[in-house]
Amino acid sequence: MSADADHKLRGKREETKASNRQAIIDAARRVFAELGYGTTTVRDIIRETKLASGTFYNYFKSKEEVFQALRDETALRVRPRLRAERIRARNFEEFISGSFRAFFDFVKADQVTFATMRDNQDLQHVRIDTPEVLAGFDELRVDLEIAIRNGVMPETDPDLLMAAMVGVAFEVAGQLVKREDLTVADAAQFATALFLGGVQALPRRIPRTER
Amino acid sequence: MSADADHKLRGKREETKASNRQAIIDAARRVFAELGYGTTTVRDIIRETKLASGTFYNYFKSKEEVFQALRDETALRVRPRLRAERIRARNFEEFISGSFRAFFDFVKADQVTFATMRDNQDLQHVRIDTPEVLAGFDELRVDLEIAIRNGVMPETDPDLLMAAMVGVAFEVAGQLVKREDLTVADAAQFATALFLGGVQALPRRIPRTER
DNA sequence: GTAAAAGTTGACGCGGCGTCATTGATCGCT
DNA sequence: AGCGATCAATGACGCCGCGTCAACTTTTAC
Repeated sequence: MSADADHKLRGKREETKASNRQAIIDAARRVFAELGYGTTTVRDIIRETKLASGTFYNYFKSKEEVFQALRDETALRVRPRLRAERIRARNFEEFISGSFRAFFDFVKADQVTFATMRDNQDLQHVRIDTPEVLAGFDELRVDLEIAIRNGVMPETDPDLLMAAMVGVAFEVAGQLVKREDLTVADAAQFATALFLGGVQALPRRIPRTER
Repeated sequence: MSADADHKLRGKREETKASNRQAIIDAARRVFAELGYGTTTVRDIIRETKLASGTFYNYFKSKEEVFQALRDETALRVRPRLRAERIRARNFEEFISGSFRAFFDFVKADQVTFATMRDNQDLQHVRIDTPEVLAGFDELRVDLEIAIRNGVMPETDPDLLMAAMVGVAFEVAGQLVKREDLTVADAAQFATALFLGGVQALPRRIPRTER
């Protein structure tokens, strides 16, 4: 079985290390969802595992760090989808609509996590910049730069474009979670129309339209 | 003098209550800036005032609550400017450009506060929804609804419009703080062009243009 | 098989938290 | 002005979570 394979390949040490780490992360996800981030203590998390309190600190410095790990995990799940969507795109419209669509799909599916985090008033964090999240932003920026270089969009500051797209994506996603009557399709359509129209209106040095 | 007037009007009790509250908030602002939000303790804050530790809890339940108060204070400073800008606007373009411009001006001026908050890695919060901030969003939504009713912008979901505008505003503001080479004017111009162009592209039931 | 290396364990000391009985100040009334 | 009543300020105290570390267990390397 796979566990044996792992055992052979990595040795018992590394194997239990990985599984302990994952156990802590999983416990943290459950406990955060139940107690809320603010009220949760490191002890609450470790109590949900078979490990001792001291062991926690072999893996994470603090509960903040587990939280980061949780988010990095999430980011790592979304990023490939977004990249795939953007690579598949055959024109700029598909690039934009595909991105929004994929992101909103993900948020809607992960709504539970998203919502339990949002619900807690005590907690302070909405959209922190963990390394993985930042890397995701960076990917987007690079892809936008490529699009600009290919002339499919006006030659504008890619950082600003990225920022704007991220801002719209996150805020509209917030609405998606909050409101009952808003579908993923509607949200994606709105964001796409807004952004596409906006980009067209930006001053473009190379006034060339594709399609 | 004004203190005497206050005294006469409100009585000594209420007066010292107000001044104590303010003293705590001011101390908190300084201490957060110096130590960072995460590391700061309630004791650190109260130590910077002439008050005793117990007194803190007569005014705030926790350090989170002081932080909220700080942000509410900030929101209360920005909101009037934004409203004024929007009311003065004689057409939709002015509505949008005035809003972005005023907001970015403010952020740039308050950059120090903004930056010290951002710098702290331990801290978890960027853009929390305190009551005052939410009220500000609400004001924007209402103004957008009015604009729609007046036919100066397409009949679209005002919540989504608000969300998009807020998203762009905050993210671009982030760039403004981060980057040296980006001026308020440039940022405002970018955001305005993008948003205006985007709005034009949205499906409009009443296809009527002003100006 | 054995010794070294790596990892786990939970008891412990430290420090911040929030409370509360006490003290001091202000207010309302005569 | 004087006097009780009301209300806020004070800081010592008990509690609890944090992070550490010496003792112990398991894995690895030879």
